[in-house]
Amino acid sequence: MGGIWMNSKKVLAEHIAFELGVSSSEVLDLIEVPKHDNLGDLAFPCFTLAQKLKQSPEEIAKNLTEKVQHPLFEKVEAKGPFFNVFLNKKMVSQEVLKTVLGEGNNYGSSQEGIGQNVVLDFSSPNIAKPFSMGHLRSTVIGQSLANIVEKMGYQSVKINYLGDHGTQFGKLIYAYLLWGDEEKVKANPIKELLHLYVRFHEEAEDDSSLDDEGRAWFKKLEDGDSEAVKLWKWFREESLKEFSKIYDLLGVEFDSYNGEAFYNDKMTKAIDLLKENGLLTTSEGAEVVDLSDYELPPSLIQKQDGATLYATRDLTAAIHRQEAYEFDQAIYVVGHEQSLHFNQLFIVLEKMGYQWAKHMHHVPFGFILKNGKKMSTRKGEVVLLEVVIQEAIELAKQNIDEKSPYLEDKDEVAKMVGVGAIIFHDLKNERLNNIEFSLGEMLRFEGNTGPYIQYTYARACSIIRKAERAIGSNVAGLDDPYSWPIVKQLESFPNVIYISFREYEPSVIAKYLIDLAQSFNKYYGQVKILEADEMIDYRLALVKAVSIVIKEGLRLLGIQAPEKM
RNA sequence: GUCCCAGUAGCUCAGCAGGAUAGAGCAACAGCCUUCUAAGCUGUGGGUCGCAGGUUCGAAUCCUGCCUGGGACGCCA
Repeated sequence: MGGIWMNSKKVLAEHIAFELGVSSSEVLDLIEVPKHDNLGDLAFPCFTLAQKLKQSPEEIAKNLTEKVQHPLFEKVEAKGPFFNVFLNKKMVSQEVLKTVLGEGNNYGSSQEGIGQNVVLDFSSPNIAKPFSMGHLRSTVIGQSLANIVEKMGYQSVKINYLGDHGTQFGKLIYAYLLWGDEEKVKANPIKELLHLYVRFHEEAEDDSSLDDEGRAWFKKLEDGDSEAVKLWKWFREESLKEFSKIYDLLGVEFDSYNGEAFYNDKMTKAIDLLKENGLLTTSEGAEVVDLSDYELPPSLIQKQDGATLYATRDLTAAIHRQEAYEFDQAIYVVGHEQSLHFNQLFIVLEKMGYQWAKHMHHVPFGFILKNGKKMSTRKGEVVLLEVVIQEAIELAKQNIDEKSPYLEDKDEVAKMVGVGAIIFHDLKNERLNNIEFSLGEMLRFEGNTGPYIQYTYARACSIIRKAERAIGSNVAGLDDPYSWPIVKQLESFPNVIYISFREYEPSVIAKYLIDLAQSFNKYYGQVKILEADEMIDYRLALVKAVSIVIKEGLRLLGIQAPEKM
């Protein structure tokens, strides 16, 4: 990672090191960014070297101000024990703006992952159930991580590991046979199937024979009973149709829809491998992999009755994916309640001798709560995502009608803004935080929201349109106090992307965009950008650079940026 | 009982491989649209950073204990 900033840091470190007679790498590690803008751009705290040099930190800082000089440094000053440096705004901003405008959309891209594959397992809704808010989280986080990973040069493989297998399908099939109506299901598949599912659980509370029948139908399904399979296929197909509506709205596409059922006939191979490695032991009638040497509970592979479990399935899937994609990294975007499961899974794979298991990561996220508690599908306490999205789009439309009645493509823009609000709301906070479900919060368009960022972008685009001149051919530096924070933020974009990649944390980018938009809106409010003076080209270069970075940042989050709104 | 995660402004959250005056947004109040999109900007009020110890020149940030909330802990996924 180069850039003028790093360069300035190095120059500063070398100067300080020379004056103090210590190594420059030692100094470089200590240089930091001051907490407040009025304290400068780079700071060197003198505490640590005080003992070594037998001088007080204050003295060291003061001495440095007399000695350190360089064209890159506009001003240096001692503030107590800190040696603070103000960078040459013109030089730095010119360099940064040239870089951003020169690289365009590629600004912040990296070659780090070139030639390597990353498999991302995300979204993974359950067939015949509504697309829940929890699945929304997995979907938008996964999609964003895929974008980020690609920005880092990797090839992404997006897998939707559909929940299309399990006892619940036996129950659902039986419920359908008892009370189902083909026409109703065709007209409104998810809603109707959920209705059957909820009814089944209600009635099963009084009549336990229903559970037995459900299990029996699941067994039939596994054994390939034609009626069971036919119904299962139908449910799956109708569900996928419904899901694809949501994926279209969110702009998400997958490379594979291989769900749990896909691995049904592949599990014996995995079990045989476990046996060959001598990893399976019998415990209370079940086959398990003992993990006590890792201080973890055993991983259950086969039930007493010989049936397989999700660990078996995930194991099989991991091996299959490694064979199919030869991934260099695998990411599972799954709720944090499954942390133990993934810990176990990765360790079992390692015990099987797979070195690649070290490059598998569970990326957990918090719940979406209702009244402080997890929402339950069984009780029918679901908020339908599609309804929420439609509502957001509708609200965006109202805003447009009110604020820009002459806008072309109103519906298209309303969609971008409504969907943007929903996605941004989900991505702006740390993944692991639980979120209390609040429609009001999701539909907010002011303050720290997606539409606020989009609005900032639209403002920038509007200025660029009105300028009616080529931008980028004439770029010198800016040195006013309002553009400076923007320049510094633009400079940090590549590093922000890198951190979000390292932490698998899209919120890092979301927060960055809020900060950038805030600085830009302050600038916009204070500086007349289109004033026809000798600096206009430089200001326009700044506006253009901001628009490039906001658009690209939003793209990494999976959000579109309208040029007018 | 064991393990994991969280506790910062009235609310939602930043800040946490230690650093200088703990920051945004929402809500409240007061301003700013004959000039680049007011989905914006400016200002005011609002804090024992869960509690108690410890490490350090320095702790919201690291360590220990406790309290509170959430989650996981073998035949669900």
